[in-house]
Amino acid sequence: MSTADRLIESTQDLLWERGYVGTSPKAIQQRAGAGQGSMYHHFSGKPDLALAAIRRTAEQMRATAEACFSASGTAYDRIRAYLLREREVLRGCPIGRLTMDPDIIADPELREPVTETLDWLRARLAQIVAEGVERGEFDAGLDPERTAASVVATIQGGYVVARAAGSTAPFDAAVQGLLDLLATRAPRRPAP
Amino acid sequence: MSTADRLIESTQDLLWERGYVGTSPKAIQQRAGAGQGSMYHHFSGKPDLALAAIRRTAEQMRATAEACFSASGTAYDRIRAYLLREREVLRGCPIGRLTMDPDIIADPELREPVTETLDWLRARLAQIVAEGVERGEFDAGLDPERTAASVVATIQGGYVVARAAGSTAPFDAAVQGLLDLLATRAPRRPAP
DNA sequence: GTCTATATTCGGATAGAC
DNA sequence: GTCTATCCGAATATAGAC
Repeated sequence: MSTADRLIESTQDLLWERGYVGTSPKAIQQRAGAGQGSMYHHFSGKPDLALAAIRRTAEQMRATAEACFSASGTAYDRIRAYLLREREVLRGCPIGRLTMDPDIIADPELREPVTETLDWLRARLAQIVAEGVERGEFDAGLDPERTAASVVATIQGGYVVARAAGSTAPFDAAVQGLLDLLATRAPRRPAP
Repeated sequence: MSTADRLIESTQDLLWERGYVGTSPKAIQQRAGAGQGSMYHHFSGKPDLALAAIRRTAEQMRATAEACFSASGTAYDRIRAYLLREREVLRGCPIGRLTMDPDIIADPELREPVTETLDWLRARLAQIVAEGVERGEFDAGLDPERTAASVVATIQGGYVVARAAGSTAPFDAAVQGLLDLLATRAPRRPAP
């Protein structure tokens, strides 16, 4: 792997763990096994490197989610698969956490991939719910946009309560609570 | 207001806005209109002051929530009131955001009020759901713990998606989505 | 109780040699 | 491309005068 790649990967890790404000160029260099000069040769500075790292993380997150969304099964099944997919719950969401970083939110360029990713996620879920309603897999009364927003919020908030508790239990409970509620709105489809 | 109080209040604001890592003693002093010596006279350092601030914020948050919980109405009504209560959505949750602060999570003393507050919130909501089920205000099948976890996660995650979007809309949608789902499980109670 | 001076380390970067 | 030297201001305090 190239030095630039190692720098980006180290930055991804540190942003996930400590956020933007809590991540120093020196820490990045040490984790990547690269010197100062090397870092400033490949990137113009901390914001530039952070941007590359955030973009890469966003891309990976979309790919992981899309794998669940495009699987086979009913709308409910696919949403369920997404909610229950394996996660490193106690590390939190590498994109969602950036939302609490004032320097990220204040900088339009750094913020853009964060906004973009969570917007995409909601829209994609809304699309799946809408499909489900159309096919009779969900009750007609279920609002796609609202439901999608609830799914994303449950995940993001699940990370928060899990980290507060120091345990994945509250995350799992929140997800199960939502699935219980959603299941009620997913009638067994009558055989054709 | 005393100097110590102004220092605590300034710290509350800054922790909310910038987190622990992003908040410097100097910034606190300036906002409070106090000098270095003054701050170090009243508090042993940044962690000590932060602890006082976090405890105060936690106390205020519990009081605000309890006002909704102890109001009159059915269990659904009270949960609804809590979900819809006025919030400064784009500022996020002053307690929940600390969850992403590595230095807070790593320090048991600083972390304790955060854990405590969110644990209390979930337990209190579970109690309300359980009451509702008992009184027939909610379906018998509704799991109190899971449902409570979903409510807290929806709020916490709602803040995340709202900050990402730069708009309160996703927060409101997530809350409405959850309320839609919950309403289905709250049958109109037959007149006695 | 509050102020000013001083100290140490870190954050974030530039310059120039190799 | 990578390394070392150097720079300047901020972060987080301590010491001692008033």
